[in-house]
Amino acid sequence: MAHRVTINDVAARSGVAISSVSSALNGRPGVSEATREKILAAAEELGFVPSVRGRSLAGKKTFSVGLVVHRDPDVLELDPFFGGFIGGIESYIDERGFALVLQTSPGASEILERYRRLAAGRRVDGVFLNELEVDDARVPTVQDLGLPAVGIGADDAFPLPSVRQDHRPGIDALVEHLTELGHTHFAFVGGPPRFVHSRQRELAWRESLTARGITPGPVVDGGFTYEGGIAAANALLANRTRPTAVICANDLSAMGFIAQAQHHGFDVPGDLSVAGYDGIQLGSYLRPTLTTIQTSPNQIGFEAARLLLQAIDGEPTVDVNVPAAELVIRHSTGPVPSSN
Amino acid sequence: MAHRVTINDVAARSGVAISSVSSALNGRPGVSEATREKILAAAEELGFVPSVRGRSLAGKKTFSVGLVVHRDPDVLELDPFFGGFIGGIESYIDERGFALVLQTSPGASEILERYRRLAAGRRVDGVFLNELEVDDARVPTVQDLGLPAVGIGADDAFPLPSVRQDHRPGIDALVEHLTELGHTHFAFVGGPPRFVHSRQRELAWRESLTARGITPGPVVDGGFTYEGGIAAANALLANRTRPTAVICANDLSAMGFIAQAQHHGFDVPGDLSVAGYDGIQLGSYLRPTLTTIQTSPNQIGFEAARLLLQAIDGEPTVDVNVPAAELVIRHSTGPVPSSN
DNA sequence: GAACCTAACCGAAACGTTTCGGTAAACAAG
DNA sequence: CTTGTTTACCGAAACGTTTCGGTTAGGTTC
Repeated sequence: MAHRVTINDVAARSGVAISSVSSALNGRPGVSEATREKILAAAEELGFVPSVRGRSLAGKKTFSVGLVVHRDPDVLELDPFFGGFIGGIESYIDERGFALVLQTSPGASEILERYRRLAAGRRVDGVFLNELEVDDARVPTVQDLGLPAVGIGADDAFPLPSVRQDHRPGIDALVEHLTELGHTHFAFVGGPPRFVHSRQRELAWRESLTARGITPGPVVDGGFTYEGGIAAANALLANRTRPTAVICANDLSAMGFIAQAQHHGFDVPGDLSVAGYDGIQLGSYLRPTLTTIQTSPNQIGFEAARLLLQAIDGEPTVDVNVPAAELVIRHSTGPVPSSN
Repeated sequence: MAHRVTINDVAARSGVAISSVSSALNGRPGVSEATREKILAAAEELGFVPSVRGRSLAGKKTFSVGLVVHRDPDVLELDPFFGGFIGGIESYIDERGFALVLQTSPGASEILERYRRLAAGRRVDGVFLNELEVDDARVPTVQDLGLPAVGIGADDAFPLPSVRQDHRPGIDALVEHLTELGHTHFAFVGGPPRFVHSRQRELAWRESLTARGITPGPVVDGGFTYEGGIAAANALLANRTRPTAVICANDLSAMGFIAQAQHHGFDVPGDLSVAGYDGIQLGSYLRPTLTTIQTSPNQIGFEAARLLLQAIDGEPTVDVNVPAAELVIRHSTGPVPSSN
């Protein structure tokens, strides 16, 4: 295997000191235009690529950022968020020479330990905090460690830089859509209440209804899963005074809900309108196709990466709001059934 | 921010040289049991965590491995393979202090460049080569670079260490299942032929049929996508001599196929049996639930990681075959329709 | 008790960068 | 011509480990 070309080789080749090579390559002042070009030429000829190892030791940076995804059984398989999110992160950090270090955590209990380990060995320069929980334990942890971090979808009082996508306009538009179709009996299939975004979505639903003078109906936890959607359908459709419009906190639970509703003999949207949240591609493949609220994981990832790199560089950051999630009307919602 | 505790602090605290600390912590000989314990205690008290930066420079290793996933629009979102695969990788490398560096590549053309970059800065110690293509350009690339690599699902003649999961038993069982149901007209919805696994699955289908004296029917490219499955259904069901049993190279195209078949008024499995390949969780949520062949991405990831770390350590490797993918009979396959 | 061996431990170099203080040269100001 | 200032460049330290040759102390052997 060919000897790796180092900064010394470039220095020797261009007849200058390595410090000058470093300055030239990093666009720092203190080197004349003539020698800069000479150095760049030498580096080019030798095919010099700076060693991430060397520069991370010297520069106190690892040039990588971390993301911990808690993998219950198959989050990565079924959670559509991560794909786009990771893609968005990549598209920003790549050009800046950063890499994404991904860790999976088997259970909620290990997740803190994962962050600790990433931070302790200074394996990453910063981390993303996704799926924030209420009073999330990761926040004090990264603060203690002095590890730059960016929160995703945080509440207003969040103490770290964060990226948000407003859910209220989408949910409000959805509620408006449904009320225009005549619906007055609304239910909500939420996510686990420990998650901030579970609460946010439910709150938006509640506020949107009360603002229209409609009393919010029952709320059940669908756990963001298909099975949770099934259970929610069982719970909500047993009563005689069942809702005619059901809004689910994510698409997956909406899918389970619809399937189970159909299993019980209900027609969607004939007897019952159901909507999801996320906008996963699969929603357009279902029968009926899924009315949902389209989020922008890609954009969120991009902005989060931008913020995180700013924070790492010690620059001040200002929280960003990506354009609000938008309502996508498809065929799982329709007119309220005539009360017969 | 508290001063980072280094190996020097541990050495000072336990009154020995840093070299002894290094030896003690890495379980190397040359240090008595007594001092080893003293050192371990000191390290524990100080909360010492070796800096990945330092050790990677000195040890000529970065303690990370790379995976490039080509992200067309939303591979990560819809391709169920990666979730389990990444999980499997993690569960092995984590304990060994390795991390996974994930890169996404917008298009097929950039993917080589991505591997080059990972290798050039020696950002990773080795890479996984997934979704192998026929005459894959990555193979000579990593060989030139001297970068350890492990192939996933390679053909027999593959020149690098590799992990395989035999598809033949599953496909053969599926064909047997269908022939027992009376089917004799088989079609295949394949993947892009440039992928090794596309060819493998089609070949297995072909061999299984001919072994039973059945002439393989038409083959169309479903591109591993939902839309491809739709197109395949349009192509295969237009003819009057349509197949009664369709095997798709993955679940997603099978889903598209079924949806479109239903759209054309066919009952699945009444008029037509359709099976997929992969075993994604979603398959059990469909109506009808999807007969498929269950693969083990998690196990493949685990074994691939094991092999890769062996290769990185310069140990000899022996290719591994994880247990073959297994047939899962659900409700998208049924008796051949009585020829009326 | 001299000669030898071995285990335990130490010191310093090495890895490939960045950074910083310093020096020499060129130039301007007086 | 002296003094001061700037610019270009150099040399060496620093980052936190691993590794390796060397030294010491303790124990064997004869």
